[in-house]
Amino acid sequence: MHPHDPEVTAAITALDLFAGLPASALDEVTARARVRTLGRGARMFDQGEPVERAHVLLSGAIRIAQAGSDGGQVVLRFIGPGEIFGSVAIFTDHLYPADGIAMVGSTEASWARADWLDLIERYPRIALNLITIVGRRLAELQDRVREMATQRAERRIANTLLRLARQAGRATGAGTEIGFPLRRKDIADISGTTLFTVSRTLNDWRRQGLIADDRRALTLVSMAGIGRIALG
Amino acid sequence: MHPHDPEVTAAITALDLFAGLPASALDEVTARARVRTLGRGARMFDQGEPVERAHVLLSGAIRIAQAGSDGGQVVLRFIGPGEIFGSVAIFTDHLYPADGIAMVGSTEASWARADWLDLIERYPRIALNLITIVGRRLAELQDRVREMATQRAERRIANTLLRLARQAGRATGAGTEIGFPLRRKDIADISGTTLFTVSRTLNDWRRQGLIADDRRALTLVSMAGIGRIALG
DNA sequence: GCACGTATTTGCGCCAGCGCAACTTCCGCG
DNA sequence: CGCGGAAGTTGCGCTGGCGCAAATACGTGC
Repeated sequence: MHPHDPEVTAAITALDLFAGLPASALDEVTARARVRTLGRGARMFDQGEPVERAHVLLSGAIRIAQAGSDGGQVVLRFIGPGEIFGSVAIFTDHLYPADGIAMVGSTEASWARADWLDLIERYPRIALNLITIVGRRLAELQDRVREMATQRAERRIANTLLRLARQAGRATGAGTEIGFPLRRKDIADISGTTLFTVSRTLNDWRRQGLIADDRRALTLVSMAGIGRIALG
Repeated sequence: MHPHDPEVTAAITALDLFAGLPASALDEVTARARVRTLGRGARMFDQGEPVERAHVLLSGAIRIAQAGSDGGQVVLRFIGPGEIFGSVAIFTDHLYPADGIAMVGSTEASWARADWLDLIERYPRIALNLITIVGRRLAELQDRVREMATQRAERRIANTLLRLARQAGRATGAGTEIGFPLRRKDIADISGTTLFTVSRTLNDWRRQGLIADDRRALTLVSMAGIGRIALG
């Protein structure tokens, strides 16, 4: 893919990040983008590496996972199409705070740091959009911190699924399908529990008909039912 | 206190948020600020209330605490002098995500939403500073999420104290004193454990000479010792 | 179609740390 | 200086869910 493909141009133009920009600015943004496609399992960037580019996902899915100096690792977020990722550290300590790994074949657009700062300076609207996006993620993380401090594993898993459905849900005949290729381990790492507990919990829910799980996609059959568990 | 007090002007001028602004802009910022002082226990704002102003703390200490629809509550952050608070939601859902409560007598400056947006538009540097500040808090929350998912209570408490020391530490003869009037419950609510566990843990550490605790302030006698616990 | 590696399921044992209650200490206030 | 209420301490019992291991199911590449 190339920045000037009409598909790519359309995708970049539609991003929340560039909402409210004039067409001329969008042209410029598109012209400076680098577009590349990576296969399943490829690393977009590694934790600790200097941040040289700002990234946006055009298609596919990325797992953002942070490892501690001890072994422990957490999934901070899954990134779906249209979302920005690995770009905030440009303004702080200039190091990626986590690994970014393609969960399926994925296409990203990215901008070199200098281009990025230059674009923001000339179109401050981008900065405001960025504050909005980062502010939402901050609020989401605050919710997660509260959940992890006060709720039992089952409720955290329910809240996680609801969040994922909101972020990347697609309505199908059977219910709301989550558009990420999730393993039990992924769900555990983002809900702050173990894959064993996730496995047991999800099996219970499948038996109760709350979810369907054909191993290539997870479908929330009854959002209301899951929501009831999330509330206690 | 009044916006035009030289003390207040100096405090506002020194804020990270307004770093890099020309003197004329700082004058304008100061002129539009509202300054007020609240007593211990007073509420700066309540969770769920619409956000009408952007806030900065000039002196004192604020506890930012979020309550879930169930009973559970967490302290999201303590705010010290010079820090911005309760201002990000202006860009997202316009509702305070948490309560802001004065832990001691405190003075804040604030700006009406319209003034605030107008200032940012005319001085985009403020937006960049804000992204930096919010980005740092995002990284800090990510660390907390990882800790809560992977570490035992003792290590989380150690990490919490180190974070507080970094944020509001003051070197004294006896070590690093944390500049917040912390109760056991506060430490528990921010480390995601109970006040009982905090009490036991802190007593152990006091016996080992790692901390000193005269009930009006907590002093880390040996940051290195606490750091060793934080690392496992 | 087969074989191997990866993901998932399920059983069992165990303990960190939470919940609660009773008691003590301390601080602020009059 | 004394009183009342808030904060802190400590003991005890209990359990959610983590750790590990073994068996099984899946799916991917050859």
